[in-house]
Parts: sequence; structure tokens; C-alpha cells
Amino acid sequence: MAQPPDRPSPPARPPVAKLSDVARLAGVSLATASKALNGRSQVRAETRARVIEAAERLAFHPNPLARGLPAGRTGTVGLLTGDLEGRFSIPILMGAEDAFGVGRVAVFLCDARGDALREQHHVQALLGRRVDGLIVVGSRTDPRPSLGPDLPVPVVYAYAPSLDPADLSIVPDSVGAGRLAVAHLLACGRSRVAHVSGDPGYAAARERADGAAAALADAGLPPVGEVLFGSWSEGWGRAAAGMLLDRHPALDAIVCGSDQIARGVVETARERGRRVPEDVAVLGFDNWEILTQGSRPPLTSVDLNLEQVGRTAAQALFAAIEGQPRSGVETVPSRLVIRESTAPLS
Amino acid sequence: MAQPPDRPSPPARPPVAKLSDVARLAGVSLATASKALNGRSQVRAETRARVIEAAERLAFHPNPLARGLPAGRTGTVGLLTGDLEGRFSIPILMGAEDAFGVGRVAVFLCDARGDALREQHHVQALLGRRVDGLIVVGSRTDPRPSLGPDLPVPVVYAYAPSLDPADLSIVPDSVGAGRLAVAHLLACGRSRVAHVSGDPGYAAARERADGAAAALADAGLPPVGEVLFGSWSEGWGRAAAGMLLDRHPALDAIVCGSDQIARGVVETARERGRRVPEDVAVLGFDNWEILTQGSRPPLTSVDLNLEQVGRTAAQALFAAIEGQPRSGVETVPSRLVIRESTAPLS
DNA sequence: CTCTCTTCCGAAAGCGCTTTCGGGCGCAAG
DNA sequence: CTTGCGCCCGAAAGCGCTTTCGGAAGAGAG
Repeated sequence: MAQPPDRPSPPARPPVAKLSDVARLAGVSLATASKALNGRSQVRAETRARVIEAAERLAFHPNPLARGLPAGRTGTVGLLTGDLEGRFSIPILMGAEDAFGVGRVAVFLCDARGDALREQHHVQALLGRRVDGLIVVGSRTDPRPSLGPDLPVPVVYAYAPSLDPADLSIVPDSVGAGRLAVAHLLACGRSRVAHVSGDPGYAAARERADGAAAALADAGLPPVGEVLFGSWSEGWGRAAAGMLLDRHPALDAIVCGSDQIARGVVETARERGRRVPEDVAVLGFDNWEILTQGSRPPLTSVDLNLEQVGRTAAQALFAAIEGQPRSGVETVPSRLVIRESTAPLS
Repeated sequence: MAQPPDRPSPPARPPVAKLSDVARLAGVSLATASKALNGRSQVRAETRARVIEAAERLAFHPNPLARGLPAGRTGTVGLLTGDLEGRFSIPILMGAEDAFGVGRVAVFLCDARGDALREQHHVQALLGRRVDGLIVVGSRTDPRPSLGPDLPVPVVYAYAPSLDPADLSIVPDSVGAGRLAVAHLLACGRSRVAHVSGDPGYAAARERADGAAAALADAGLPPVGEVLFGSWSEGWGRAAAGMLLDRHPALDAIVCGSDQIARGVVETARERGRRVPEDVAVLGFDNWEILTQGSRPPLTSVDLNLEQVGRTAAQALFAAIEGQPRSGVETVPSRLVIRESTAPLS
């Protein structure tokens, strides 16, 4: 539709082997060649071997377009992200690549940039390209509107769950991540644990806080003050740390809602003469290397296992394409990466 | 080839309109419908209108697979990246998306993870999918081996240039970026400018340093000490800043090879009682928001215009596909983003 | 030796679309 | 009223592959 009326023909390129070449070389018909290469059970082993050898000699690669035509399949999936920076999309993409297996399927990556209209447009473009399925990645863990139940292909939501429980969503376990953080601090012998988090409008902030609170409660320990919600920035981490250290000088650990916040907290603690981790243990979430490594000391952080989220989403999508759809919200556990900002009380 | 022997058929899905439906509804033949929709000049305007209306009523989207079969075109391009974190790929991807125009072409994204073997594999997979062209994105600006001259489709290298001058490469102007940085500091009235950079194994480090040195020389100013090469880390920035302030207490500006280094430098300067920017102006490269914003004060940084690199690469690829290939290395100018870590001497 | 089954292979029919090519029609010129 | 010429349109031939279906060849039973 969008082709120029009379475009010049592309420059001459070396021709590629096609199935008919393979068949001729192997001395069989097209049909037999196709069956042999696709592992259909109607060819003698010896014939199959001959065909395969011919294919290899010609460096034959089947044209997936032509292959998909009769089957209605294309061997491609669409990855629709709303995440500008690729902070979450990239690990998920890599996980998906792993799960599908290199070369088996190809991934179309589209960035909707958080714009619903653009998203709709991309969905149409992807469907037009006859993708076999769609993975939708959000930029935050808050539930998002479903693309709708009547798409012609299966959809899996990753990171941000769909509001529609009939859809399948794969998300990190934020509550569990919060529990994990506190459990580690308790294991380090800390007992006076405060919590500085980010924007309370984010489900991730609230759920991590819930998990942390629950773990403290399980241990019979009171939290140190309320959870301080603010923004996902170092500046907020610095400010909040100042307040905390003034009000609760006896605290011995601070859970931070993100690595950014943790950096600010660590910095302020050090400037106030508190040693990290000896006096105060600090940890963050996300395990964003650029932040955790640059910090003094390097930050312990809860890794949300985004690659695993991607891998699971890809596997689920694959299953759905094969006719085994699931639905509901499935969570992927988090993982603690211990660095120097936490350590046992000596 | 890699299909399971006898897979189950996918679940029933709503059928989509095909060209024959449109033709029937419009009361014309397939051929006419096709020509009408593709703007061929062999249909009466009135007939064309009728066909288009029928297509819209049926929400007809041509099947790009079938469309590409005769033409040998697929309307897809491959984006092959070696950049784990997507630090450079994502902006380039977005630029490419912009340049192609949403929906006109789709982008296959593959991550080779810096592995030549995996790269080769992905190239094969992409060629197998009959992409119309390839954009290869490197993870650093050092020249990289060419994919070879005899690929069946045009290739454009972005960020990392190809070693083969017959290829087309679109890269940021590292030398110009270095000049830009120093020019800004000079405009701020600084005259004793030191330079802390990253790993000297990186062309980006050397070229930025060259540009900076050239700009100083143009102004008739001597550099303050040698360029301190090290690594791309905050820790190195802190260490280097300590050395610099000891040896050259009179310096009034420090150019840093990256935002990470700049953060370390700023931190150490502040701890040593030097005010930034009043006593010492500091700037970095890359304009990585997460780093520039969290710093105290926020960092001035040279933005390499990666989106523009991507857009240019995409346009060049498009031209090559249309039969207008270019070759050689083309640079994209950088852009200064001024924040609080630099300011005129009062 | 004939008949029935298997096993293996090939002819042919699509999949949805584009494009070539030839023919019908209407018009102006002869 | 005939030619000739253009303008539109449709029939049909692919593009490269998969799949159905029927037939040929060989094996075993009667």
C-alpha cells in the first residue's frame, strides 16, 4: 500500500538455492524433498539422507515467507514495549531470544513510547505482518489495559500485567522481593530496619514495601518509622536518609525502593559519619550495575530476574501458539545479589 | 526445518479479509483490486475509489508475506546489535523506527552479545527471513570487521564503523565531541583544563581526547597535565580527580571521558572542598540521564545524538535498498547539554 | 501365481498476492 | 461506416513452499 508507484528494481544479487534445486540435485521430487527436510514420516531414511546432504551442499535455507504461506504461520513474534530506555525490555528480549532458540523465531521489536495510540498502530502493523504471537512489555509493574480478547493471535503480558484476568501475565514477584530484602537484613543480624521507597503511585513501590513489612512482622520486629515514599531519585534518597538518621539514630538497616534511592541513602549516611555496612546496612532493588558498582561501597541489590520473566513469557507464548493457552498472573521469584553494602553485624 | 513432526493445529481464530474478498465486494477482478490498492496507473479513478472503499469496509490488510513473494521484498530490516545493555542500540532503534515511518517496515532485533559466532548465526537467520537490509550496531566506536561484501542485501554499520571502506558506516563525531566540550569550557572563561578519560583501548577515549587537545591548541592554551586514561568507572574518576587536584591545584575545569567518570570526579572534588562549578567546572560525555541527574550538581554532558545516528543509518539503508548505495564513514555531530556542573566564571 | 497391504514417492492443488499480456470497448480520424 | 488507437480491465501465470491423494513397487499370504 505504501509502495512508490514504480520503484527501480534492486541491484542484482547472487541467487539463493531454492527447494527445487535441492530436489533436482538429490534426484527426487519437490514433495519428497520437502517432506525429507521437515522430518515427515513418509520418506525412506536413505532418501532423506540424500536430500539433506544436497541441501547442505547448496547451503539451502527455506524461505520462511513461502513456508508460512500454506501454514498460516510466520515464525515471528512481536515484542511491543512501552519502555523508552529499554531498561526492562532488553533483558526480557534476551530472555525471549533464549527461550525461542536462536533462529527458530525472529522477534519484531516495537516501541510504543507509552502512547496508547502508537501502541494500537504497532499492533496493527504487527498483525499485518502476521506475527504468530505478541509479547507486551510495560514500563512499570502496574496493571495495564488489555489489548482485548479478540486478537487473532495469542498475547502474553510481561512485567506489567493485563487488567483482564483472562489474559496471561508474567510479572516479577514484588512482594517476595520485599520479603527477600528484609530476610537478608535479618540474617545479617539487623533488627531496626527502616524503608525508603519511591513514588507511591507505583505498584512496585507499594508491593515491595508490603513484602518488607510482612517479613518484619513475621520476625516479630516493629518497623522503624513509616515507609518513606517519595520519588525514584538519588536526591530523594539523600533527603530521606537525612530525615531517618535524625529521627531514628539507632537504626541499623535501610531498605531502599530502588538502587537509585539506595545510592543517595548510602551517600548521605557516609557524609553523616555512619559507616556502611558496619553501622547501617543498605540495599536496593533492580540490580542496575551502573548504579550498584559505582556506589561506595557497592550496593547489595534484589535482582528481579527480568531475563527469567522474558524467558517464561516466551515459553508461555509458544505454548499458546501451539494451542495450550494459560491465563492469570504468574510471578517469577527474585534473587538477591550481595555486595558490600550489607554484611553481618560483627 | 526445526518444526516438530506433527504439531497440533492452532486454535480457531477469526478469519481475516483477503484480497479476493475485496475484489468480490467491489465487483472487480483480483488483478484490478491489486492494481487499485497499489496505485498502479491502470485503473479508472472511479474504480479505484470503489476498491479502496471496499478494502476499508473489510478492514483489509494485505498479507506482507504473500505480497513479498513475487517481489522478493519483505518490508523488513534486521537490526543486529552487539550491545548487551541496549545503551546504544535502543536510541538507534528508535531513530530507525522514526526514519522508516511507523508501519512501513518492521525491524527484527537480534542481540549477538558481542559473540562473532552468534552474530554469524543471526545474520543467517535474518537473511533466511529475507530481510531487505541490515543495520549493524556495535557496542563501542572502534572499527569492526565487515560482514563481507557479498551479502545478498545492503548493510549499514552504525556507531561502530566497518573496517572495510567500501561499506557505509554512520558514527558519532568523537573528535568533534571533544572539541565541543573544550569549546564550552573556554566559553565559560576556563583556561586551565585537565582531562580524565576511560580505557585508552577505546577509540572513543582517544578521539575525544584528540578533539579536546585540538580545541585547546587552537585557543593557544596548554593542557593541564597529560590526559589521564583509566577505565570507564566512577572509581577511576574519583582516583584520577584526587591525583589531579594534588598535582595541579590551580586547574579550573576537568573534561571527563564519560558521565560515569565525571560523577566520580565531581564527588571527589566536592569532598576536597572544591566547589563545582564555581571553582572547577566538570563535564562528561554520553548524556546518560540516570547519571547526569543524580549527580550533585547535575552534570553538563556531550550528547552523541545516537537517535540521529540511527535515523541517518536507516535512511541510508533505505536508499541502498532502493538502489542508491553509499560508502565510507559518515559522522553525526554531537550536541552539548548544559546543566549545573559547568558555569561561567563569575 | 494372484491378491491384498505397506511403504515410499510424485503430481498437483493450493496459500495470497503481483504482474504480464491480451482483449473489449469507446472514441476520433479517415 | 470502417480503421486505428488508448484506456481499462480480467485471465492466467507465477513466487517458493507444504500437503493431500493416488499410484507404483515390493512383501507377504493364500
